Amino acid sequence: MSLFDTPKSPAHYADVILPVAVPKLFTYEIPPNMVGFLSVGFRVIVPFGSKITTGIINKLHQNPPKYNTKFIDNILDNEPIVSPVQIQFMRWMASYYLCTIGEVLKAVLPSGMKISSESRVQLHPDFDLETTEEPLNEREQLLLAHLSQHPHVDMKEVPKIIGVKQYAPHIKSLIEKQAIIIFEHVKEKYNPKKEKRVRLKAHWAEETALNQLFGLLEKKQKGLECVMRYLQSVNIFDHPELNNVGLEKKALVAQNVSASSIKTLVKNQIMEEFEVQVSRLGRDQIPDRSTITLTEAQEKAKAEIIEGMGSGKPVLFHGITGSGKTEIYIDLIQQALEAGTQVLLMLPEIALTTQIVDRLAHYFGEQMGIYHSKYSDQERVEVWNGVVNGQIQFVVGVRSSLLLPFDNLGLIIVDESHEISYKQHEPNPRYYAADAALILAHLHHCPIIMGSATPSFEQLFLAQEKKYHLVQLTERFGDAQLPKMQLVDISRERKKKTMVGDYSSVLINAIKETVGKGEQVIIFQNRRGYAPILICEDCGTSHQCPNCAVSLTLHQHRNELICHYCGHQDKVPMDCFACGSVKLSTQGFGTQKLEEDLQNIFPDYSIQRMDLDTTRNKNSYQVIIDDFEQQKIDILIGTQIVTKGLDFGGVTLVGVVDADRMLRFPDFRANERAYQMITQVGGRAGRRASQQGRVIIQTRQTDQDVLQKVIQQDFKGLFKQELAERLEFQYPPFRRLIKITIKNPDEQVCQQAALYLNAVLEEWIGKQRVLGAQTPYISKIRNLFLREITIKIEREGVDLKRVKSLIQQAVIETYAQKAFAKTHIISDVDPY
DNA sequence: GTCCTTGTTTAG
DNA sequence: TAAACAAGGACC
Repeated sequence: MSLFDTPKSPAHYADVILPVAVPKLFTYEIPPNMVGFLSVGFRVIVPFGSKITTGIINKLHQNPPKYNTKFIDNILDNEPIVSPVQIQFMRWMASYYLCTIGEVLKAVLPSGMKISSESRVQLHPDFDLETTEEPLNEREQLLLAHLSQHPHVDMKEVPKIIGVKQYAPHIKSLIEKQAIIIFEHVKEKYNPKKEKRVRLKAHWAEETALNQLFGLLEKKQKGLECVMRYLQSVNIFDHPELNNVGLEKKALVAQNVSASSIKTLVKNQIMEEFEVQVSRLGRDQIPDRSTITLTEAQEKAKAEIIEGMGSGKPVLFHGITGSGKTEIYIDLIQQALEAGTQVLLMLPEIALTTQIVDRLAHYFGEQMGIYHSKYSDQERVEVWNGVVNGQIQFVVGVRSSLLLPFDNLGLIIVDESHEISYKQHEPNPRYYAADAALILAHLHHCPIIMGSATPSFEQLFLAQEKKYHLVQLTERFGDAQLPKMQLVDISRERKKKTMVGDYSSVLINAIKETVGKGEQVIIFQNRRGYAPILICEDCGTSHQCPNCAVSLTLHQHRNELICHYCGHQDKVPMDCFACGSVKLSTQGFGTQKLEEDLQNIFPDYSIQRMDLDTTRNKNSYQVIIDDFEQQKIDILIGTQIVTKGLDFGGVTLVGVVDADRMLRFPDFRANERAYQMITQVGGRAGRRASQQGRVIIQTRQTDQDVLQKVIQQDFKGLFKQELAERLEFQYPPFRRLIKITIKNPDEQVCQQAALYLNAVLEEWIGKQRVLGAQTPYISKIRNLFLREITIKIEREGVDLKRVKSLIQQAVIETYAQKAFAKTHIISDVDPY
């Protein structure tokens, strides 16, 4: 070895990211047998406190830290499962959204990949309850008695067994008496799915041997039958190699072959059983890519998008409802895949229906992975692994799909990019996936397309500022026209007494007409349940949630009052709890009441409701969609869930029952939201060429400015006007917002903590940027009182990182006050 | 965040 | 006197 040839000594220490809310990394020593094998992105098991957890290697080095290190326990994979860019991305997310990288990792890893341990207790092998001379108290005896019946118990069960919460002293005492021992039980979470298959033993699997076999089985009817059935499915005469693949045991059993006859053949060495690992993602259809043809307008939009992608700027693709954005996406995705790069297509939660997924699967087959909240954890792990090993090149997914281990993205598409479901509200990291996707694209040096029929005003502003490359597609697919929108004055109808329940005569007549023609109707009301308030007519008391500062919503068919914030349920009372009066009446209305009323008006029509309550389990959503698609349902009543991306040819009428409610919402984005919602749900009407759709919007204020602009489809006008207001009141896009929420079970303490933090913030980052200690619209949730501080930061000329770090320090400063130590303080960057 | 230790209050 | 409650730190 020459002097210049400094040997690169393999690292002996590793900085590990652990999925905990601690703002630092943890250094572990690498045991000699693992030295040289690890690299950044590997998943390892490490001891942490008294437990073990899963971590990701962030860095390898040679610097022994000041403290004593523990050793890495185990390496979980043969290759890194987190990509280097992904770690960069996680770091960005932690710093931008004011949380720890550990919290980001928690969100990143599907829980099936986070192996951890739980403590368990078992009897000490040398301990004998009968002969022990140790004095034992009652609690200790209880636990030992239990343990003599069970080999071990979870530490979590101990309090229940001995009847006190403070179990620690007893455990400690029992350990000292050498009566029990504690061990860590590792929970393996991911189990590959196995399939039982059968095949012929190798030496039988060719023609002459088989003929011999038939002879042998001549008198064994069952066995012969079984082999024949097998050969019917597996043609080994023409393709001998097929015997290796064998046949699913279930398939054979399904053909009236009994499990016992298979067993006999196995015993006699004629057949054999074996197991293979199979994918849970199972879609084995062969992709068919021959059928997309773009219209002229679509081709033009596509060309402009490609031009925009080349400019290095994000592309904002504004394509009106029904313009066929998906076809263009498919085309672009195909190109990126052919170039050998990965592609991510993000969709909001509720748009990820099989309608769109099936269509995509049709084009992309097995190289496509789906990442969705209704997917089980096991399935998520398989998608993750698919991305790591390259089987999955294209992911369609919700918000969290941008946390998958991509290392070579060539295109990101965020569809319906205005959607607020891209924002994670709880827990940390409280990220906005549409924005975060921009950073991800930047890190991968890849183009990104933000698609929407109703872009957010922030996005439009950025396009106007030339920060985005704007592409517009203003023509509906085929000859379909945009629906005709119409306002109906319900105060006038109320005066004239032509309302039926909450429906105007105009809407009722339109429904009758539409269904009469065999066409379909969607009714939109953005509130579920029956009625939001149950009120006493005599004393005016309404039924409030005991844990939250909200009225309980009446759910009629379950005969319950439910809190939509904490889930609290009460039986519907017969009389007022305050004055005893039996005159209780409802105020306001939700989807349930609308459904009931409409069914009374039209007893012969088939009416279905679609909201959170009717779509809770995995398939119910799909069942409703299918029924509606097949026109088994005339009228679909729903919340937000019906506004997104559904494509039904038969719908020609959409009714918005209460437009005013959307505009009353206490949020600076209320107008924008109302516009988006009405346009989106309206966009469900008339998507086929034959018939122009119709949208009826019920309101008390027909001259209301936003509604006027909505029916005139004057997006630009609304945008301009709204922008002026945002500028005046210092809201996005002119300012960045950070919302800080203070929570405490004691209202006084909460208020004081908020005032304290507010004062610190005012001093540190400037009074004019801090809008302090307000009581939010809903002032208590789950027995925690709430206060909010809003911080407004200029877009330009401010060191954002510095401001954020000051905010973090101010929070720490507040925690340091003894009185506020138990207060929760949550920072939400770019709140929605 | 969670675990665990230590100190203090509370109930019987 | 045991148990519940509260507070503080470390976690590598």
